[in-house]
Amino acid sequence: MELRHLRYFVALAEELSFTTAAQKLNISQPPLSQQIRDLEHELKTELFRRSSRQVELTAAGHAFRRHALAILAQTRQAAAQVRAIGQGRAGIIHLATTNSVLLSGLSLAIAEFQRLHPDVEITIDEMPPQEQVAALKARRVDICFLRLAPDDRDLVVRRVWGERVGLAVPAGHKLAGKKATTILELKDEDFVFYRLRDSAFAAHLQSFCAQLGFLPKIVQQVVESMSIVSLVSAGLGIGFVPESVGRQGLPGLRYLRITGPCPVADVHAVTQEDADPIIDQFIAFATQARAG
Amino acid sequence: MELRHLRYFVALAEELSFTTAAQKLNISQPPLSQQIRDLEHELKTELFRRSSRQVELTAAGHAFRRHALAILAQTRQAAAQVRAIGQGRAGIIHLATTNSVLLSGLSLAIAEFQRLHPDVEITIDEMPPQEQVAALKARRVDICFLRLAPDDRDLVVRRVWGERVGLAVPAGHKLAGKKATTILELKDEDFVFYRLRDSAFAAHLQSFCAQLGFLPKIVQQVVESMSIVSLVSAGLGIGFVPESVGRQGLPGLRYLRITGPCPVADVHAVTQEDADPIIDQFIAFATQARAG
DNA sequence: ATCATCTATATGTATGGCATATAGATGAGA
DNA sequence: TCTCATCTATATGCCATACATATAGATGAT
Repeated sequence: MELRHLRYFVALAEELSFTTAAQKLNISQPPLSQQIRDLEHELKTELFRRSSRQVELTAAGHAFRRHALAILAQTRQAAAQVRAIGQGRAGIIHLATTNSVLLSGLSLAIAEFQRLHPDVEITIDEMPPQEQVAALKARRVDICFLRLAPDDRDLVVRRVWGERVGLAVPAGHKLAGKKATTILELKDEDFVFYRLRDSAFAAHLQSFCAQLGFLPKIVQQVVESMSIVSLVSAGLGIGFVPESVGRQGLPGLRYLRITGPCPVADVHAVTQEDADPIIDQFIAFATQARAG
Repeated sequence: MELRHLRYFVALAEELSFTTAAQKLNISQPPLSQQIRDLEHELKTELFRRSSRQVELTAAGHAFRRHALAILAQTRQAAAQVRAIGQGRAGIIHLATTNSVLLSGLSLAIAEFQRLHPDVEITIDEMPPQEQVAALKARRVDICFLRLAPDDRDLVVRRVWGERVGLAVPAGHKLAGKKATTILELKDEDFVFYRLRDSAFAAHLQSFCAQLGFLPKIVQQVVESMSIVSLVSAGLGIGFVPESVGRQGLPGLRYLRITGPCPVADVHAVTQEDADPIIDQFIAFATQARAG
């Protein structure tokens, strides 16, 4: 049995005439008779009572009609859904990211995307950058959003948006009154830092300072950006943070721009090479959403 | 798209290998690749990620797999149900009959048949014989069970079982003490009769008496057998009834067999010529159920 | 580096679905 | 009642396409 048989059967069941049903199907009448005969033969059951004057469904035909309609409807639905997924209009996105990237605009992009594409489900897993890459390679997630991208030939890295790095200082700090500062002014400060063991971004910040001639004095290492601002506001030291994080405005916290040489905190999307269309769709959207 | 594509797709989705899936499908590998390619082309969507080492489902593929399995399952189910209907193992029987035929064994046959064929639904419409035939011709019912069959070339009449006619008399009647009587002894009695206007059976009884040389004196005409026994037990007269009805044993009622010439009350099943298999199935069952 | 193994492509073949032509059946109308 | 119109079934030939065979290309294993 093939879907052709069902299509022909349904047409005939609607028209109750081989001639007109065949016309509707854009075939001639004999092959329609043939196919219906084959179908009945396979089912070992008459589906139509026919004379040269009248065609009508048997009881078995009535039952089969219901099934056939359901099957054809489901095939249409299946095709539509698959096409939607193929075009990135539907699907599931498992994304992994960090708190700080969410804060710096990803949350907004996700919300906007879901409003435009209600058939797309998005799950968010917050996890440290290294775990993100591991989860990506194990295909537990589809996209990572990272500050600094891993160097892996199997993965595709796309810069999604750029962001300046600024400085978080406690309210009582000597720099607290200023609007901006330079990196070199900070060479004797105590720093709350991203944990060097986990974070490529931390290493990036450190090496940036090193290129300018000093090694920041790190008094505390944490994982999350919010932990940095929390500790800074408590007075433990100062900290590099992405602009969007520093602007959050916790009580007891001041944010300073950095003038002159300044590390960047670009956000990158990382995916497998063979990502589904919906994934690329989302990345493209996130990129332009923040730009616009 | 054809069911072939779905079958091939499902096999490949299970095996995740073109080679082994093709073996399972009893085709060679190239046509499998071809058909999958065609399917993907029609859906405008990749369903599998493939290398020469690895085949895996895409997100769209996963979605399509669920649909494909459902569609194929429903196809099997549709075929099974239609075959069941075709073989008379399932379906709906709308039957029309009279109270007296139900009493004379049809109820038992129906109950037994439904126990053997739980997938068969049976509806019973009690109505006068003439209406039965009209309903049958209008296809509102599938079978009529009648005492005396209509003479209609378009209808199929089958004798289902035979039954003697006996005599119902009131308890106080002069015949009440006897076990049996002959027709000719009744020529001066008052009769409660089936309504001649409706009932071919009534006409049959009347003409039977006429052949023996008398016309029964009819004091009352009713439609239902139970009405006859009710009126007889009330003392209005005596009445011809099928044996199964007379044997019911109402208070104030006696049943007498008729010796010598005796009208018969055969029960016939009447159907359209093109009745569904389940109908013939049921008639055959009813015939032999009462015989055995 | 070679081989084994898997999928993709190329090409020929044959099954079967389709069209054309026609027979057979049946109801309508003269 | 006969003829005609109309519908389905059958017969026959053609062609599309699903399949097999052969082979190329790719990739991981030894």
